[in-house]
Amino acid sequence: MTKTDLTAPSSAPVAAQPPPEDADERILKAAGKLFREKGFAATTVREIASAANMLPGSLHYRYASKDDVLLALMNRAVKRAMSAVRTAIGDVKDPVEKVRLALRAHLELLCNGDDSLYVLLFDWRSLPAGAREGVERERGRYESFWDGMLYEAHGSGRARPVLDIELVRHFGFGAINWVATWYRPGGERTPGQIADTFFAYLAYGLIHEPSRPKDLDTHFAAVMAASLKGQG
Amino acid sequence: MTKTDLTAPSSAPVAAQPPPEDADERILKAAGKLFREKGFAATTVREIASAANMLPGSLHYRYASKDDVLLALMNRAVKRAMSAVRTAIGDVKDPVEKVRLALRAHLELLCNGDDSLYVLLFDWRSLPAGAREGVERERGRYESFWDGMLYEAHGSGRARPVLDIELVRHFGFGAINWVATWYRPGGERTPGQIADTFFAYLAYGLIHEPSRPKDLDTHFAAVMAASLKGQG
DNA sequence: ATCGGTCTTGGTCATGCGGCCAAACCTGCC
DNA sequence: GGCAGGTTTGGCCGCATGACCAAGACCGAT
Repeated sequence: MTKTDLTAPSSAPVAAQPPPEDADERILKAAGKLFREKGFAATTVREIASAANMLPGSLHYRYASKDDVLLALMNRAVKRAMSAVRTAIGDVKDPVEKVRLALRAHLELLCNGDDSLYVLLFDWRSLPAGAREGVERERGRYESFWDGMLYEAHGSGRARPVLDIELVRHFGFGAINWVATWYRPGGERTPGQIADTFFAYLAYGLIHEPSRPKDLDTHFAAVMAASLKGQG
Repeated sequence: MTKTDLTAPSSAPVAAQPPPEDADERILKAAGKLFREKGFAATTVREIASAANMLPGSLHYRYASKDDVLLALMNRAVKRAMSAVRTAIGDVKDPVEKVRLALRAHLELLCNGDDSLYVLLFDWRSLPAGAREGVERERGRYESFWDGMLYEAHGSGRARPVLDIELVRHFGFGAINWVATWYRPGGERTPGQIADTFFAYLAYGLIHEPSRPKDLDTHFAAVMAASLKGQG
């Protein structure tokens, strides 16, 4: 497979003509794809190297261990997610609209972007215990960033008065992140459309207005009271 | 570790006094726990055997391969989920209430029950290609069962007229299943409370009534139209 | 008391893994 | 045009893995 590549650029003799710093990128991209498809533990260093078009030794030169590759990939995922969301909301002021745009950006990155975000979310267990703390901190910052947006939206007065922001974040993240388990590119819905639909579900609910209890604020307060501390 | 077990029952010489059919159960239980904690590929047959209090050879007697253990575990997960939900709804007639109870049952099994459901949901990639079809069929039946409940609830007239049932299921499953990634037993919310809160979010939405657009049915129809076929 | 079949034991085997390295290589700088 | 470093090469090593099995222990039936 490595030697029979007839589509290689003309008479390339042996090695080292692709751009130098691109090698790291190739490794992470290949690793992301493989980790996503088969999981971290089921992927071998040789496979990553081969997919990145290099020999195992070369990979070892950049990353001392397989764990290091995963670590770098996850850190990159947080960085990209954060920056994608920041870019998406731009200078929009409406705090509810910001949440919608952020949701779109997150889902689009997860579905169309590279695989690092998927690996961050779904291969969490593979991270060696020692490295977990660092990634956890970065991931925590991303989640706090979301909490900030949600607090803002909540503070705007347009959300229900009684809400548990952390639970809301978990709820939304779950719905959105789970898309990665069933979404297939080329389906009849784009990630942006899925995100908008989910946002509408989240914002307005699935029960038809005529069929709702009269005082939903009271209803929510009751449910939330049962949900906080104490088993009722 | 195997030989220094001083707490063994008195003078037990070598083998074979635990109940006979319990061995399978011990294997699946141990495997579920380990697969959940470390993932399928990162778990060794020896670890499973040791956790099930037997030697690797004994495990091999019951299951020809590690894949077989995973397969049995996953099939059991679908069976248990289906039966847990069926039991939970009992003979309740209200189709919306049925969904709430089903949600509770699913989440309680995922959080408090054995680990097989978690493995089914999160270690999907580890299933060998050959065995995938069978599990997929069973899992599909569970999902169809949910779709049936959702259709019923939708047909009752209490849900919004324009909804994509499959998308709704994905949405709810995502929110609920994701709980398994952050829930820790002994926290301040029980699975049942989380499920009820999530159901309230889902049913009634997070935006406060006074701040909603006037005609939400039209709003939803527009979002859904954009979400089905065509990129708009 | 003995027997037959079910189940467990404790170890072996080939395979493929992650980690590693010394030598060759290429490229830009003096 | 030669030199110094960063980079790649291709293969090696010790080890843990999944799969497997022959021998024996146990138990209920006779």
